[in-house]
Amino acid sequence: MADRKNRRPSSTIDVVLLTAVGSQLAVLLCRAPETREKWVLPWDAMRPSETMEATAGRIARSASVGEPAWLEQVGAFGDGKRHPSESEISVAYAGLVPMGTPSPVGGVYAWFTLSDVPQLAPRQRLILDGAVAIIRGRMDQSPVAFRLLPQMFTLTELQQMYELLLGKRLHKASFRRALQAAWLVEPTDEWRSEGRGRPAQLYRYSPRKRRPAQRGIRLDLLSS
Amino acid sequence: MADRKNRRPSSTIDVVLLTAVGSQLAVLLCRAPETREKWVLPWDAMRPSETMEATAGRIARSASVGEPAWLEQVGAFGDGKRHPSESEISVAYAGLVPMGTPSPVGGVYAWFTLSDVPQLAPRQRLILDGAVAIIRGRMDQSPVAFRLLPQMFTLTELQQMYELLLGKRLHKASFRRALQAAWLVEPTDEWRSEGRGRPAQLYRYSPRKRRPAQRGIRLDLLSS
DNA sequence: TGACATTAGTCACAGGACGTGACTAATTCG
DNA sequence: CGAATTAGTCACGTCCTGTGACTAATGTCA
Repeated sequence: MADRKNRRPSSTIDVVLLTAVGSQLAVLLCRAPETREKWVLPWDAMRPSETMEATAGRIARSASVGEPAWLEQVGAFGDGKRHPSESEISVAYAGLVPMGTPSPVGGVYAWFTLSDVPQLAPRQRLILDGAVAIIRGRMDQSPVAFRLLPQMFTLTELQQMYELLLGKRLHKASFRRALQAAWLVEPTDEWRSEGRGRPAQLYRYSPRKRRPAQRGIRLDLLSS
Repeated sequence: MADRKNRRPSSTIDVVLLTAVGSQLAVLLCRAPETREKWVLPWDAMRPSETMEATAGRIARSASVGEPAWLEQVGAFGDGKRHPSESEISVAYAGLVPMGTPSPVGGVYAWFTLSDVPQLAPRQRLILDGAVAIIRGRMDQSPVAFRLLPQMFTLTELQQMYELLLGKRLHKASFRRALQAAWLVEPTDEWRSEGRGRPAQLYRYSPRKRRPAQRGIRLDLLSS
């Protein structure tokens, strides 16, 4: 967010960086540079001959720590809603950051759990909701949950991540059965003892070749 | 596509209008105004204080006949790929037009089945593929297929529409069973005799309240 | 040391969903 | 009238899913 002071850009790139904090999703916000009280989603204008994705990556790097583990476009927003930049269009990107990434220093950036997000500009509110919806929707098409976990994890941790992202509880046996059928993880030799109770085996993400497995349509899921 | 002659817009709205022609999806293309030989996706710049969706609607209306039955944003495209306008960003919309809508007069517009689409500018090729992917992906979340059919249709027609959109054959009994479970259609009193064979009952789209029906996750569908 | 609480991991059953082929029903054509 | 054609339904076997109960391995505390 460097060079947005004087010009009014025709379009901006806005980035929604998400991570897991406790048992909730959290988003990275940034203090608005003019009025130090408001919080905004990190954004900037594209630089000459910079692609949109590159701009999003640059914003993410300068805001958080390192490269986000996943980055996908949410869409273009505008349609009359107000935005800190007063630009006409904002192209939004959603990114995932592994849990445990330290909150960036300086007090300019901070993580907010989704239920504690302060008031944002209308367009940025839409962008945030859109980004969360995209992530939730990608869950069963793309191994999103693994991007939030460290390389090695217990199956209970993985299940909790799925529950966090889907917003509902899952049954342990069902979850593991589905996991096994999907050939997504492989066990390691290591075990972790987490306080009391039996130690848990550690797994790593390791997708295998899949059977085509073309099941029929699920009109089931039609809503309205 | 009126006012794009002299200025080089910073962003454009591109519209992918799809319909069913025979047993294939078809897209509406437009002759490039400068070189009368190339074909392009309909596009234009936004007008002052016009929203993106309104621009897409305007383009659709002027290109095709009437309002599209469905319109959804595909995303923002750019990232160095060439576009007829030389604009930096194109925001793409996908729209569905009921089958049987007559090809617009004048020879400026024409329907191309997906396998017959001529070469397009690189960015527009990406946009077209993205739009088709969006539609195919929305199939099991949104009653897209009904937007391509007339208000009344036979179940065989509906099944053929699903087969066209999904790109694979479906079994008659399975399809009807799923349809019944989804409470999406209701029978009318009318029947249609289509040449030889038993007449088919006509149905109309009429979604009912749904049981919550929260089924478990389908890790199944994970690909990579 | 031994019972208990706690967490990990597995099993097995019942009910539902799905793929499939065969069946009946109603019409046109010759 | 019978054959061909298309619509619509049924029933069976298989697989998938929700679920509760079970075993296993550890820490805690008397």
